[in-house]
Amino acid sequence: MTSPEPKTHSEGVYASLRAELLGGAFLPGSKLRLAGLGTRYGVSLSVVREAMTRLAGEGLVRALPQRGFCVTPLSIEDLLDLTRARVLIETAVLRESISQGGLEWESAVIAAHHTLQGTPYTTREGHLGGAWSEAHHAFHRALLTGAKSPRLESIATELRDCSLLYQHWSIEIAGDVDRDVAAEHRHIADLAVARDAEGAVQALTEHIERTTAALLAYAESQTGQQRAAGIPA
Amino acid sequence: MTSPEPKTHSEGVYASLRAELLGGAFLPGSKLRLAGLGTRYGVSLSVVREAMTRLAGEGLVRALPQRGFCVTPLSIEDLLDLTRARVLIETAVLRESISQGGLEWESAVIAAHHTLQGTPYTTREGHLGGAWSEAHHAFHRALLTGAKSPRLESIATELRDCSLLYQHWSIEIAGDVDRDVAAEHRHIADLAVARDAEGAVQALTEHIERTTAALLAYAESQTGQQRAAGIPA
DNA sequence: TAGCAAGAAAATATCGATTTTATTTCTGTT
DNA sequence: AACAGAAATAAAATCGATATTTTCTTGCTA
Repeated sequence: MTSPEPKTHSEGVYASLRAELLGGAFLPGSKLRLAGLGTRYGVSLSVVREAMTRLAGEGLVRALPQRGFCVTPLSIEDLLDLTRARVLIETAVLRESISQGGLEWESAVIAAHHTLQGTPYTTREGHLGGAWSEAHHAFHRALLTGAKSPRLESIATELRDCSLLYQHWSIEIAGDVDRDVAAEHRHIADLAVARDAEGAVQALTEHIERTTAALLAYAESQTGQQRAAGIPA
Repeated sequence: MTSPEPKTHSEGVYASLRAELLGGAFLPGSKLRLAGLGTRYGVSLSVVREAMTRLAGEGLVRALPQRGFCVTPLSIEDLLDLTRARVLIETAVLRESISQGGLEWESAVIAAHHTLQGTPYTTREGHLGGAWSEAHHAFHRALLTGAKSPRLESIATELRDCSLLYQHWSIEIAGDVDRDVAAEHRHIADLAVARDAEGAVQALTEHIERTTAALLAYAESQTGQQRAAGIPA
């Protein structure tokens, strides 16, 4: 369900690029050539440039003065910082949600969880399904809507999107297998709806940190084989 | 102390526009004409447009598809949300800072506070001094550096910058007078360095909320006279 | 062969102009 | 006089081209 027709060309290219980035279509750290993307989307450089500038503001790409743009490079240091920020902020907002969310919030959480539960985790090829990704995103977002704070929600969402850059490679590459992710989600949803703030926060924290741990384990095992595009030291 | 010479034209215009916005040079909600700014800075539209796009990402201006950009309009609703987000995040980061900051952090806080203390609050005309503004910013930033988290710091800073849009009008117009702001800062600094997390968080919370309260009181007194441009008369 | 320098090629940043969209002004009608 | 619609104006979005800067290539020197 994409927006019907983006008012402006720039908006469309921005949305497409964003989806590609979050879908892991580009290697982290790789250079994004404006001219190439321009012809690819059938638009002028200005349009691509504007989209890039927006993406840079969100931290999904990086602007290198006089040298264009590249996909935000991954690093263990940043992964740890990002995880820490996410845990701090998402748990704080979840607490707010649990204490201030009403019946509509409970319903939204249960609905989002049900949708997530019914969406296949991976496609037959073992790749991350786009539908699941969307449902996952919606579930985590629903958890935070009880706080009724647009600012906090969007900050949390932005951080989550950044970590999606990592998670994609984690799941595709590290094969983060021995986890029952569905159970984790159910646990979080149950505790949240039951208004068990401490329990829910604990569960969410573990949920977030588990993915980080899996990726770290993978990075550890790869020491020495790192390339510029990947998990550089 | 501005950066010597921005590599790119865009960077320079961005920085200038940003400073003007935070200095309250434009009325909130007012339209920003690209052509006008272009000739004003002696650059092409593309350059202004890129700067605007960046500022929109930070929330200082708003992009209206097919209608250009305007200074982010002020609203009581958003002020309350912003304040809430700031309190939640800044206090959480301050806690981290206090628990993890080392001696360098303590020193930085003390130094920043000393600088702030020695900088005049307002100019002779009663306007907010640019130097004080800078020192104030540096002080609050120093408080958070102990957490050693670039992401959290930049999120907190971004939120503070947004609220600067409000604070400017609060101080200039509402004449937020019967406060001993210097004492508030000293109190926060003392408690932070003394590692009294709860006390420091409490003091910081009151510090943030006091400005909001002053602006709200002003807005209240103006009920009925608000126009589309925002709170200011 | 390694290192460096000059030139060639490619890519970016910026510009000026065109196209498209929004806004205002002007008309004719009720 | 108030309103709806149409032309005129103004503004934004996009384009294609130019000027700079970076990057790559090549050839020379030690």
